[in-house]
Amino acid sequence: MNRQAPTLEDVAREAGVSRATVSRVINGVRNVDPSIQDLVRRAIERTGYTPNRAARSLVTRRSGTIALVVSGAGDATAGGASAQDQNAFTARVFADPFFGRVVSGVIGHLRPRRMHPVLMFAESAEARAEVLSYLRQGSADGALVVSTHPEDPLPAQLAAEGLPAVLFARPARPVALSYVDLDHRDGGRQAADHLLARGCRRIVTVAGPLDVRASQERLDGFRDAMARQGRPYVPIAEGGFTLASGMAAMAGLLAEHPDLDGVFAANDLMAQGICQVLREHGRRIPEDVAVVGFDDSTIAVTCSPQLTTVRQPVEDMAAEMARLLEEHIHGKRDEPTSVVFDPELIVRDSA
Amino acid sequence: MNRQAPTLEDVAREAGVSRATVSRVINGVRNVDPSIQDLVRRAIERTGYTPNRAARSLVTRRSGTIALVVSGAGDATAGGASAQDQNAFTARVFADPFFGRVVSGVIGHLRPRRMHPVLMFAESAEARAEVLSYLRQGSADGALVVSTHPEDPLPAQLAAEGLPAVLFARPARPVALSYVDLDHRDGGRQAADHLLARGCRRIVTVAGPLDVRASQERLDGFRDAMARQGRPYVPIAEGGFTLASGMAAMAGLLAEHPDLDGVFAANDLMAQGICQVLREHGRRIPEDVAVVGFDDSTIAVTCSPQLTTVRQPVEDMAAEMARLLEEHIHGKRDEPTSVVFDPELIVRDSA
DNA sequence: TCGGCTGAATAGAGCGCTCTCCCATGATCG
DNA sequence: CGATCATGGGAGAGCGCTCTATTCAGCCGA
Repeated sequence: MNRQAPTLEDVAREAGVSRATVSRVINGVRNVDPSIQDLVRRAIERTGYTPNRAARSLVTRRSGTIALVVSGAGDATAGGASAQDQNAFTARVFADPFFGRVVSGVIGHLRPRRMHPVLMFAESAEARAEVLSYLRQGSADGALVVSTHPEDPLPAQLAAEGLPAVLFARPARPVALSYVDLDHRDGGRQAADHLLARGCRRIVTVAGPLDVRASQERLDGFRDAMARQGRPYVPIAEGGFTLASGMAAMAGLLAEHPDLDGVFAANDLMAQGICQVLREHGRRIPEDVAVVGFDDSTIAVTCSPQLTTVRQPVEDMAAEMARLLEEHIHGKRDEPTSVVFDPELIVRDSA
Repeated sequence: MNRQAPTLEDVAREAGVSRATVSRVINGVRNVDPSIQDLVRRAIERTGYTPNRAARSLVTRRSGTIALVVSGAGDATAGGASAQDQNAFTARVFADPFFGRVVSGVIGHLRPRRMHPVLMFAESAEARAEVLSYLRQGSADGALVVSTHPEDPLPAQLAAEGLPAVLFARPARPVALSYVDLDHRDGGRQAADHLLARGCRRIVTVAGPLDVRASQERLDGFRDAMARQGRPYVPIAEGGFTLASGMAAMAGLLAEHPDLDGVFAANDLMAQGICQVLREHGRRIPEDVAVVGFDDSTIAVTCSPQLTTVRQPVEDMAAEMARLLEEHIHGKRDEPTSVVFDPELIVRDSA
């Protein structure tokens, strides 16, 4: 921006009308004579005018920006997060295709509205304070929060300050914020039913971190369904939703139960690791061992064999988050609400 | 924000000083009597004041936001990008750990400066126009651009409008913008030297898309080094930087050259695919075949065996981009410049 | 013919900040 | 001891926009 950018005033002068009229044409409010509209539009064209967002925000009290926050539970300790902590956190977040799908869904909803997401990582107390301050300043109109830890204090802080926010997944302890979620129990059930229907008899499961509610519910749903079909006991290993943890868990299960013929993994990333370990041990998939994943992330199809998995419609869920947030921001919705999506079993090659 | 947020005026009244003085304390400009500083700070505390970003931007002409743009070459055709296109593009971007590292490096630099990145995908002409308009509006002070395609018109458009921007990697055709890059040729050279020093004699390479300059240069450097050591001919297969393309390329090479004993892959993702294929064909790594990757992304260590790879210091490069952009924005630097980083061979288990 | 009405355009008051002047005070020095 | 000067604080003019209140035509009916 070398030369001064043209302002409303400039356009008004060029068109021979008042500032207010130009503003009305731009925002399409009230009646403006069509011939004058044309005049104004041509003047805008000629001057190359673009409205100044800051000036507009100042009066409308709306920024057209929302914060997309990935938060952890991070140190209450002072001293600030090191760059390494931040790098590690970021790497972990991006390692799972899940986050990319969230971004995609959010952008899909925001884009037609010409809104944009600001990416924020809130892995430390300091970073969390920055998120809060950012919203208070009015730099963003609200927050979409993906918590990676049940003890994450951010949701409660947002609620306490009355800042518009929507969560991905029901928080561990009740908070007066809207959220979208998945019926994880039903997903677990579907996985169990599929493995049993396939004829698997010695089924094991690699669960997610059990302090994460979603993991626990996937497991509960899975076990309930198994029990209902007369299989009260299922060997279980706890993983950390990472590839490496999936491999380790599988190696352990395989050592104790060499005759297993079916595995339910709490996410696709672990399922991928599981497949690798199984193959290293000479098991064919799905002939010797059937594997069902969870998420239907991109790796489900890039993985070999392609994963049979319980689909979590993350993009749709993320878009719904954005939609709810918009309602809260515009005051169309006061009370927190929740939207729960249904999982769907996608049958491919691994089971 | 139920109740009206307190303004500078409120704080000033509370502290019994003028608005200007409060502003001075907050921004730390000029000398303010320490006792008055204290007075003001306490008043800020009491009122819970947070400066309004829009109002500040309006006068400083700075938003404290920068656009982090991932752009493609996308359709010049009208009709708008479909949600599916956007989803696919986003998925592709997130599939490679590379992008996460860029984000991490950028945030690492911005965070201490209390600046924040707005994530934008510019995969279509329409989306590109939105990026331009966003910058013109002053919603962001500048752009960090990661182009995924040599024909991407965005850099030239940014340069033409005089909008501050810094690119990741030298653009295919000259553009008056600063960029950071890697000495890809030297990276290729290091890979060749390492494989030869290991004693490999039948070496092949899986290159990246050859219309991408970085791929071409990695390949050139690799071939030059091989030639210099008396090996003018190296079988080559072209991949697309994806896991699947790496697997396909390797399968092809293996069919034609079953006795190969060394592979240089143009990135780690393909190297991972290559390792999978090699193992499926009963080759031990590194005993039978040595594999060298490129990037040193997170998969280099999560992969099994851990990858020997040419490290590209993406986080540092991204931070440098942010630094350069800052200089351009603050007018500390007028002429475009370039910063080229040196790759480094990281020896692990695969070669 | 004229008051009352309606629809279209304008005037101008802010939104909450920053920053340039300007002034008061007290220290400094010839 | 009065002129000079640094020092710290205040007044107030905008930044570019939106939006309310207002004016001004033009038209209708009585």
